[in-house]
Amino acid sequence: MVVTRFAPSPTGYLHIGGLRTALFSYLWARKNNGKFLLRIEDTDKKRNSKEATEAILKAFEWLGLESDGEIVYQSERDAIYKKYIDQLLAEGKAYKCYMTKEELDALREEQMANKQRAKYDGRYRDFKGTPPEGVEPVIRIKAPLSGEIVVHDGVKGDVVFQAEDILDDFIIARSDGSPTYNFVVAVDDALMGINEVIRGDDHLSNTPKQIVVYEALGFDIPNYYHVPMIHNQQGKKLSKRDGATDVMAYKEMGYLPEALLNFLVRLGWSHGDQEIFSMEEMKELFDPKDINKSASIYNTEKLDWLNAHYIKNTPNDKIAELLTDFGVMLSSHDKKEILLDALKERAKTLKELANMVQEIINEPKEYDEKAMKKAFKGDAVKILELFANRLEEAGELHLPSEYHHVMEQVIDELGIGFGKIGQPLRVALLGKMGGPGLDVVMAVIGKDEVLVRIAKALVKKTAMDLEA
RNA sequence: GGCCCCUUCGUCUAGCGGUUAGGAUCCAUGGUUUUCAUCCAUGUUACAGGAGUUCGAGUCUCCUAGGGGUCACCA
Repeated sequence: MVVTRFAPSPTGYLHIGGLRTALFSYLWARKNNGKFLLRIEDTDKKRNSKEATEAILKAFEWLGLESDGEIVYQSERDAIYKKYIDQLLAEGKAYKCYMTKEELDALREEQMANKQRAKYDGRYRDFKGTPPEGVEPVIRIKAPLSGEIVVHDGVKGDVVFQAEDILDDFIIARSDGSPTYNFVVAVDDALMGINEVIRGDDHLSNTPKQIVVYEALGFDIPNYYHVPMIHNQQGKKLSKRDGATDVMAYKEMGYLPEALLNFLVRLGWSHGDQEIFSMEEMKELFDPKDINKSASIYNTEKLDWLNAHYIKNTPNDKIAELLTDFGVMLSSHDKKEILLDALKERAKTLKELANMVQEIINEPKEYDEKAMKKAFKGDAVKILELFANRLEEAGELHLPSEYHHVMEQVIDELGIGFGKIGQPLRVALLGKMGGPGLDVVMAVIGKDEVLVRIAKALVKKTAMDLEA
């Protein structure tokens, strides 16, 4: 069975890069009817917070990424780590090192001065004497100091490291007894049964260390897939300072989960020329062998396009429900269907859509001057007055087609083109040029409101003429 | 600096030795529309450079350049 995981450290919100690796891991588990586990790496008490953990969980919930089984918290697993550290100590695969931090720093400085690689010198590796007084030791693992370590990576291929270049007896437990990252990751992944590790390629150079731990403990090494970074516009690793990397910020900006997920799945992964993927398709088609090797630059142009696509294809009831987050209450509006059918084709985000709804439902706060001047040339006033009359005579009107009919009536009567009535009417109703079909607008706001808005616009027109 | 990874249109990418180097987005133009948007059509733009291997190289090898990542008692 395929078991994958996402293992964030809760130092802040869930960001785009983390979400993408989480998505990849999730999809791969689902495709194989496996498990997708969540582990919170909260061993650094100074930097972690409960709020951050909750923020990550909330983002997962918004996006519909469900993890399997209990969430594992590293902070609750000290006893487990201690057991394995003691085991390594007992087997002579790890040892206590009494070098102080100061001594270590001094060694490092000396090595740097000699242009050597900073590397622990192994002075306590085979230490048999009496340990110095008053020094709490760290625990170091005996790492191979020569030979090759090969990471078999499903994305990058076999990556060969020379032990002497990159390894030393690295610390697996600090002087206060707490275990370090590369140790706990390996232990937890092994104990949780994770056999497919999909993570950012910034971890590629940690992998040999984790393999050392696996081997010391006799665990099976998982398959690795190191996915390339997402870069910012400057070409550097995307970080929290880059802005708009908080996943939940996309919810507030009016993006749909489907769009964000579709956008992210295509960043660094592809399936031929296909651009649109439903969640079902992603689960069916995702395969880490199709992950590309090179980093991609974060650019949301395509996200807008995808979001517009998904808005168009979301049922109106659902859209109406989502719009409540943006201050628009449409659920009981009797012309909801007509309005949303017309508007959802034109919005890139729910936020934009909400604004468009407001601009129709509420009468214009102001009239665009240029539009007024342009639209009210010639006989516009007379045309509008006639239209208002015909509208009043028309009796009950409901459908856009019925309003359209009245407009046609006026056109025929006066022998004019559609534009002659359309332009001034548009400005009268909406205060500007642009926007959805006027028949739709009128059907949504109703006849009385149409007449009110025409009257107001005519007053405004008169006022403008007086000023001029 | 050591080690590791990467390099196809501005951006996301297809390509897996033989293609007029494809798609998407963006941008531009045209059509549709009373307007704007949608939609449709058309167009501009790419194999980092250099050597090899081969009848033939974006695809394989090497070198160079550029970019990135990583080197903690952080994760």
